[in-house]
Amino acid sequence: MPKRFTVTAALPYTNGPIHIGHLAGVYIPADIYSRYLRLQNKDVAFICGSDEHGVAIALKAKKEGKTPQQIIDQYDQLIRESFESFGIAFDHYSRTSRKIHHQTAQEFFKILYDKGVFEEKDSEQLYDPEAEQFLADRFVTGTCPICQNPEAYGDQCESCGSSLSATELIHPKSTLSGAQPELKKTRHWYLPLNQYEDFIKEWILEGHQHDWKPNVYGQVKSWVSNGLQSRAVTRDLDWGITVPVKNAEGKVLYVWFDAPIGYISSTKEWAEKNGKEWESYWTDKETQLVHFIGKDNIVFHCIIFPVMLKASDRFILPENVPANEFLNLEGQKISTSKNWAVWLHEYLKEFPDQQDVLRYVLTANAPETKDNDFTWEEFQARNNNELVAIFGNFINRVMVLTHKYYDGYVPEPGTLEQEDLDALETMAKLPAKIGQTIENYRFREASQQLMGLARLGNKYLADAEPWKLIKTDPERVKTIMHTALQISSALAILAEPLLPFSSTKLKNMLNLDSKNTSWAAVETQKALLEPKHLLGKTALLFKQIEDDQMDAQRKKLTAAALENNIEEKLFAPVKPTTSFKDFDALDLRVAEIIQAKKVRKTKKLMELTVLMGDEERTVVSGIATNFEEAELVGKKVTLLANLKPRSLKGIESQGMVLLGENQGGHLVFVGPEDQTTVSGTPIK
RNA sequence: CGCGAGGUAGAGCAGUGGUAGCUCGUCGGGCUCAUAACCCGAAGGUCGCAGGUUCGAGUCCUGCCCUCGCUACCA
Repeated sequence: MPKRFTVTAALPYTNGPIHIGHLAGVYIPADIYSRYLRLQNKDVAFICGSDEHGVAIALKAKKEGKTPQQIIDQYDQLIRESFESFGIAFDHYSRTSRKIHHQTAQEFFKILYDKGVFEEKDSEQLYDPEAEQFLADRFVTGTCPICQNPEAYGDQCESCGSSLSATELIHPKSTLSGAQPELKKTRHWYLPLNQYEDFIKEWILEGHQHDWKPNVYGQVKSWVSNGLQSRAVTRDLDWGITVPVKNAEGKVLYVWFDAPIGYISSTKEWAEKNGKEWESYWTDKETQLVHFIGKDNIVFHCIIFPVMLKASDRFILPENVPANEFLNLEGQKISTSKNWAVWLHEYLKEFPDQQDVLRYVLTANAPETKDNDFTWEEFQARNNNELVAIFGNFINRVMVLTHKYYDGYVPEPGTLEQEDLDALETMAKLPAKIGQTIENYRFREASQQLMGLARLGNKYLADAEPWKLIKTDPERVKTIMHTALQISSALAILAEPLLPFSSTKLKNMLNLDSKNTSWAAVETQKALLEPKHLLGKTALLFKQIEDDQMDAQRKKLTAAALENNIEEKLFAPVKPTTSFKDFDALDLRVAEIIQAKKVRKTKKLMELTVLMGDEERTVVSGIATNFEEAELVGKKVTLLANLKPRSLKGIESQGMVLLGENQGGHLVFVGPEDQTTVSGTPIK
């Protein structure tokens, strides 16, 4: 076992609140892991903080007419408070906007800079002459060169799905000022990942083939086999950490360069406050570093950050990066922008004192091996059928019986029979089993093992039937209740990492001596509760969740998403005046769809065969997410007939079907009102 | 033929060559200490599809299909 542990959880980005996806993917598993280690009396630093730089925050601030500082202050506070009341027990939660982080990140950059690690390269990038700044690809919109969508982004066209480069756009426009961007030379520092391919291969592909999760390992393998590229670690932006070298005015560290360093600066801050030495947590070989992240972060935590650490020649590398997959919500992807999410701060208000329910549901259904779905139906079922019916009910039975028979005092046991011994033995083996599971990052399984103990308790009571024996053999009942109380105590202790609030509640109910609450106590102590020990008052550990609560949640979800949709999109402004000649150049015709087939291996493309007069044409159109094959056949549509043919996915598209797009992103055909219009009819 | 992960009972998952398992749900029975909770039993799967290797395949190989990610918001 390593001497100490540095556990990090992905730094939340302060442009929105925390939702259940973040919790299930990162914060709950990280918290379980750290709590478990602390119960083992390990030296643990559980580190996190707000990630507050980057383009997205700058953009959001501009949109809302605020300063970036206002945005990050607002969300940092919200996130900080909701983590706190949800019981994510960070040892330290910092912010990347703090001085200590700016210093640490700059030092880090300097170390690599002085070692000559970086490549310096000039490149031409789009520049907004009005806003006087360089534009990230996302800040540029224009007409897609492939599908002619006038609102394609600089990095991707959402209409046809093609990935683009901002310089390819026709009529590019800066989203900051509306000005037409120009190309301008700029100099940046690049991290030459390609020089570290062998390092990554040896370290991960050979060294961690069996102990890292397949999804993480596979992802890394995929990146490496595609060949690693140099990556710019600086940006032209006015929001971030200034690049600490000469000739770098107006440049900041790329947010992905500075963010992981936030783990280090947060550790420093924590160490300073607690009179500790931070270095050992990041440089000592006997420290085990573990990063908890979501799958989108794999490349940064398995390749880029490790390369930075390695290049510094100073820091240790992560022992494991147990990244989770994604959680969906009621069958759809969680989306901040579409407001399709369960927000933590709202949950905490609407389900007061029920943090553990969400913790349990998100753990039991965690996306450990593949994407999973969160539904309110399951939330309710797991609460009512598992937490209430199995765990809570067992405790309640034991408490009620003990108070009834012995006025709340733990009875003196007689001779233990085989069934008692069996139950106690199973119980004593559980800490090691759960521990093993947690150490292997299998939190889902750990939650089931814990529930297994409560299940065992119920069965033990059902088999022993103390409520019957109390009339015939009261001495035997004492032994039974004593045993059941030991199981209850074990539950209180072992529940701590997974259900910390309930664990505390239960310990208080049992009046459990804090000296007896370590992980090891369950395996070694004969009696966690001694005879004549007085229990506290009985209270319900969990409560039933009713149907109407769930209905309300579901309604809220759809309502919020709908409202968001209406507010979100405004129609694009009218384009510049054109001439009749230009319009006349377009040959629009009525055409009839006679066949429709989804293009294989694409999301949006549909291969249409249309009839224009007696001419048959093939048209590839990005409408597959909106329409089924069957409903298209027989439809009369408007076809732009003289558009230059273009090959999409190997199919030549001979024209373009005209569609209107409404606010919700739904497509509607623009065709002749009279569906009997003869196909081939020209439109003027 | 871009790469990676996943596709096992109604739902969520385990199972890397030797008679298909766990939890929840469903159905039937029992019990009454307990938040109509608990306990027992049963039904329910041609392990995405098609081939192949093997005495034997969910498990190995080949091809294909579906979902998700790698690609905005985002874990």
